[in-house]
Amino acid sequence: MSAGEKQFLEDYEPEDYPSVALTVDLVVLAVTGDTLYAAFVRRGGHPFKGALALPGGFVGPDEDALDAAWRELEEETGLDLGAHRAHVEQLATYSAPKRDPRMRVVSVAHLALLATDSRTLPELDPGSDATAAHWHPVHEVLATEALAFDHREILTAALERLAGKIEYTLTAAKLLPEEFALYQLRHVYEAVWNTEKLDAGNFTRKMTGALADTGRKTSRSKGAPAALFTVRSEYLSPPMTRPPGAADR
Amino acid sequence: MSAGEKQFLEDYEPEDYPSVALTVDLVVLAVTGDTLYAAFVRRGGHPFKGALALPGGFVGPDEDALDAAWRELEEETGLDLGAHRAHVEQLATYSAPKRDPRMRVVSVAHLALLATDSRTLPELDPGSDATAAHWHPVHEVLATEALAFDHREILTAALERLAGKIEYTLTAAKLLPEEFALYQLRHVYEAVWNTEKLDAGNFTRKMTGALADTGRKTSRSKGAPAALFTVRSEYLSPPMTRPPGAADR
DNA sequence: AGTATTTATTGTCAGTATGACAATAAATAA
DNA sequence: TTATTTATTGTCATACTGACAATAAATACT
Repeated sequence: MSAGEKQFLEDYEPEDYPSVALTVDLVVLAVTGDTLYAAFVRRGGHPFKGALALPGGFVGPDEDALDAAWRELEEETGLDLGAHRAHVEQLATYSAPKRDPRMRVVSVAHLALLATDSRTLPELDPGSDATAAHWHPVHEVLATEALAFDHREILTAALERLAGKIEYTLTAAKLLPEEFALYQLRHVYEAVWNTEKLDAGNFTRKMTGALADTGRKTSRSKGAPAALFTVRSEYLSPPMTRPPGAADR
Repeated sequence: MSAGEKQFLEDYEPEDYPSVALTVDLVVLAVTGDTLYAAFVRRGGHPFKGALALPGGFVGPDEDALDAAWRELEEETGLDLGAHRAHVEQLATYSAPKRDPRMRVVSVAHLALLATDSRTLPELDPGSDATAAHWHPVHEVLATEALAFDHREILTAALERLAGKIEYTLTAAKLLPEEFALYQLRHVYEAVWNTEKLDAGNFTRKMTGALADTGRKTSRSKGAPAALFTVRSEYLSPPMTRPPGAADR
């Protein structure tokens, strides 16, 4: 560090600039069958007492937003994110001055996708405090519930992002086990798009190019067995995703 | 407001939570001919003295990030953004704890597209202070210059976002006048993608569906005159964009 | 056991989009 | 007048799409 640079740092007065509290909000999604669920917290205190809210929390002094999102995800869900494969990405930042009536809070919203066997939802930490998160069907919540703060806006933005992204990437596979059958992947699409049944034949044709057949088969209760596939690595949307632990500390 | 809610607000202690300074950084783009330019500020002080940096500034207490981005764009460029059509959208938020060595600064990066006649760049405010912004060819800068802070990361993210977005929207038209010829639009694509000449015939065929022929023609110095088109409103990427002034105050 | 049922996968086919390239048309420059 | 530049339209083989039928492989029911 040069002398001039050192001088500069000493002259710098952080108090001169407006400061805000920085938080992360999480849209945590998982699929069972063909319904899409999100994790919500029922607010116990004001403001928006009794309303559903997205889980979230403050960003620590030595974290960036993505680290904080991973940490909050672990805390709120009580999951071992090494075992439960997860995908976390930044969505957008919400900074309206009055979005939280108590103080200036800027929130970096994140999208988190949890892998399931498509039959049971990941268990959310039961031993947590009153602000424990619970699964709710997303499209039902959007149709019936009032959400706290600007969380409806965040949630719809998250759904649009995901709906768009699965059109040109295999991000949908992040909601399934490592190996999965085509009908499972198809159900994920139907869940996210909240749509009618997609044509199974055409779906198969379009997907198989990006998938690798493992040779193994599923045995469903009825019908022919389905082949188990894996996503060919070159088709996973971001070539590399930062692992949960790896911070910059 | 209920009694309980009022009690809560009084008990709330903003000082209990870590606070950060919030800024916006702008990737301001414009096209002439078939080269893409961005506005940069040459840093006069430490850190990163002498390096190119993106224009930006602090978010005021009564602004959200998008308002601040519009304001900074007006200040740094000295442009009347009513006349010069402009498009501003949020890109992503950069929050690494040490991204600014002086203090904790979290920056919401924005992408700004300025309309040109595709021959001359918008003039950047000459009567401004030492931190006046200047146009530099983007791909050249990326190949040769070192950028301050994490601004290289921001810039490449901005370019990727734009390159992807013009594949499925007519956002490229935001870099051109209200009425434009197909060769102008084609040059914008070539500039953004930094690529060889695109086939004019195929380009015409693909675009005309989303464009409206005004009936008027351009007169270039050589060659046949080109028809002037307008973007059909239903194809402009976001159905509504927030106008510069409209804040929530 | 044998038949119906469910489901995965492959096949068919018409409509449409794509990229490469040629042909035509309309202007200016020499 | 002719050459040149550029916009636009045409051609064509290939590929993808969506709708729908046909086949194959398993289980459920009687």
